Amino acid sequence: MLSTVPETTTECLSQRDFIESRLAEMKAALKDRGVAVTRKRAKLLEVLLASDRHPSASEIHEGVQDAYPGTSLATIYNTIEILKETGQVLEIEFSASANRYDGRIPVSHPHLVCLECEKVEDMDTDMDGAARRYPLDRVSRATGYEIVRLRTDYYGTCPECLEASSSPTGERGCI
Amino acid sequence: MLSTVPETTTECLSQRDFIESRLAEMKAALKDRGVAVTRKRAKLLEVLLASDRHPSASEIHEGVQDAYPGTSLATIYNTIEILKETGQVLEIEFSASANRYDGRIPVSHPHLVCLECEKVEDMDTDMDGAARRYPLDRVSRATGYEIVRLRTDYYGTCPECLEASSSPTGERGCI
DNA sequence: ATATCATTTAGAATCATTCTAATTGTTATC
DNA sequence: GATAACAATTAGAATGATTCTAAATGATAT
Repeated sequence: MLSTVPETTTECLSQRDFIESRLAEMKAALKDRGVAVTRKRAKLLEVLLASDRHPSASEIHEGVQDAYPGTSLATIYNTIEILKETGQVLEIEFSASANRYDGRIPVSHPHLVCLECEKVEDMDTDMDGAARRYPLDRVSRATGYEIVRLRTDYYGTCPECLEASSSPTGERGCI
Repeated sequence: MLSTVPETTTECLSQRDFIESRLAEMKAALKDRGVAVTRKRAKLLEVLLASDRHPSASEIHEGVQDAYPGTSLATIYNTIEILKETGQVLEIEFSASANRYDGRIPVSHPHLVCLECEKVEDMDTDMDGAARRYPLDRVSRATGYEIVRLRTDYYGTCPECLEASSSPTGERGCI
């Protein structure tokens, strides 16, 4: 939905550049924080940035395991915690299922959440007026709160799941 | 923040009327659904509507226990589930703490969430442009999703907690 | 080599929520 | 009033994501 990259040259190349720059930023943030960028942590960052699927901790865990079998889930959670504290990842909380993580755009932005297949997509920010019209500092002034984050998520059924549920076979169109 | 009531005559009276009408609506919804409005369930509805605190399941449980000691938490969760299914309560999900419930306004509306004291307040809807500018059906058309719900929550520190943390004693201003 | 300190680990603990199977309560019918 | 039928409620177990703990491992500097 949202092209996470400024549309300059070819989509594919700039997308790659974007991921590279995020990777560098995240590593720098870890170093600034005084923690080492170990091979496992580097791999974690790659897995986190590899897709726009907003992976869960255990999905990230699986990805890191591919390269480093025997990696503990605790390591994943530990590192995610550091990334959260340094503002390098956005945590999208769910109570009924696992939290999801956005390392590409670690600041508040709207999502589309499919309640059928649990897909989480970035929503085109042009679609969402809330952030621009009511920036955090404006809400802060109006309410007396010190606002640090805004959650804007639309919940429903994605086109693929709608299609699947309307088809006679009843197959699922997405994972 | 948000006066949950159309400002007509005196605040206090119309507030009461509002709660009464919500209570009637919720009871009617249960009956329509074919489930009995037992004394415990009626008490649950009262507790849910009694404050604008957006109580958690266990807070509701405590309230019901006051009238009916020995009430099981399972009963609370069972009834909340029915209320959710009938659209009579809005569930605000948190992964790090208990979910919170809004029986007064059971449709999508913005909240202010204090990360210090875990207060959840309704936000004046005039403040939030998202719902009006991007109503669910407009997002549905633009994305192909069938959108049923929008979550718009601002996270930060409430004025009371800000005050408390800036004071030399370091006392907490809210629960 | 060794001391030091961060990283990683397995597994236990936590906690909200859901599930299960048994019990209790209510109502209608005889 | 007894009883059948069915809904409501219960205690406690199960679940599952996350966090904690204490020990083991790894890296670095002396």
